[in-house]
Amino acid sequence: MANTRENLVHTAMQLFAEKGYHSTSIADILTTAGVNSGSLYHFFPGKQDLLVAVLDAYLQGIQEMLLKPAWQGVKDPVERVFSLLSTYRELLVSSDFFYGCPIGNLALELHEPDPAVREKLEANFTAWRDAVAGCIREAAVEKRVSLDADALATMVLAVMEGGVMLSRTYRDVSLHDVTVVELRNLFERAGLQGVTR
Amino acid sequence: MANTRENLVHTAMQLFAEKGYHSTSIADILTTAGVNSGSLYHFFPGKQDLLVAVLDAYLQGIQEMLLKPAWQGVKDPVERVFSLLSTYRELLVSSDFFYGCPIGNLALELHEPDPAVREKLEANFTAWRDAVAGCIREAAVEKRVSLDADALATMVLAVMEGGVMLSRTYRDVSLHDVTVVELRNLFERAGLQGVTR
DNA sequence: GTCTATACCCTGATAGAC
DNA sequence: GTCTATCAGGGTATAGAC
Repeated sequence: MANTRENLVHTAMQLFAEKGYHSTSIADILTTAGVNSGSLYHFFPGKQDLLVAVLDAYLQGIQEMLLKPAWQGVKDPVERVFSLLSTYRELLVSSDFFYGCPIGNLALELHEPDPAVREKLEANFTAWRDAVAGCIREAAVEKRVSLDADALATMVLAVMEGGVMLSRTYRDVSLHDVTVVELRNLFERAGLQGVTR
Repeated sequence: MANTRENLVHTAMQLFAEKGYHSTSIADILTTAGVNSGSLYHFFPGKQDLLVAVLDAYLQGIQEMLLKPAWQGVKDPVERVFSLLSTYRELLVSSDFFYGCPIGNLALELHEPDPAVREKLEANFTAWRDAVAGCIREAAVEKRVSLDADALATMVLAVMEGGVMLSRTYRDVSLHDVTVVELRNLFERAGLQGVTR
């Protein structure tokens, strides 16, 4: 592997998403990445520092890894929001409810995260909310309505996280779908989409 | 302690809520409960069976431990829903964002729960949704509106879980509050409460 | 049902040659 | 930067007397 550090971060990102932070051992990461213990501890003081690097990779990659694919071919700002939600739906279904939101998983697994970790979790949520708020603001201008875009974007994230949690637990995508329908109702009430949609 | 089994379940309930499942060791539980290893393994084959018993205790106690206190002195069915949400708000604030929803925490910490565990998580969510759906149905009759009470109750749970996740991560109750305001908007749109509230 | 002692494994992390 | 070997501690679970 050309870049050992990137290899470790990428491998840990995958394993943390699959099994969670505590259930992923250093040995797991080392064997999966094909890297030796000494190399990992050359780059990272400890496991938690690797976690911070993983959360930073999510943050740096939100545009290319998440938003760009989700918004491919979608121009309407409101539909971009719902296209983002569809990405999580697709992830749930195609993985047979194995994958959910990796950030949300970590946010609830780590009950008292170190400040560095908590700040990276927060930064990821903020980047997501800001992206959605941007869509909402754009739509509000188009539709000539006045609203609190940040508040609605926070609601979108909360609904996504809650809906994914429920669908994963029930192993049934309909719970996610129900929350999206209710969210559409909320967008309609805000004047962001037509009643006939 | 009169009842060792109950003592263990109660202690584990507390510790799982505080630290999560993986971060709570058997030794933690034993010393906190003041019980010896042999006693625990007399009642439970292993740690996971204790978890199932904990989830069952939540399920059995939802009326007395959660709903009854939350609905104390609240008659209006719509306000009962929001009073339930206030309970979680109070928990967040009074614990300085240490406690959230114990069921939601476990649902996301355990990525591939054993069927017995997953079913108990699901049962807890279902009991919660059913309680809220009951309120919504009652309100719908009063207000003479037609709606899908189960769908709206699912939305309420998703919003609560997502809102609690965000407020805990940001250590800021305003994110939870924002989602509750948006939920009120949704209830208003459904004809369940007046526009002036 | 409860007690003590302990087996046995896996954990994160380190040492030091290369 | 990478390698092998290994440590010290904590993890779940068990054994067997009482």
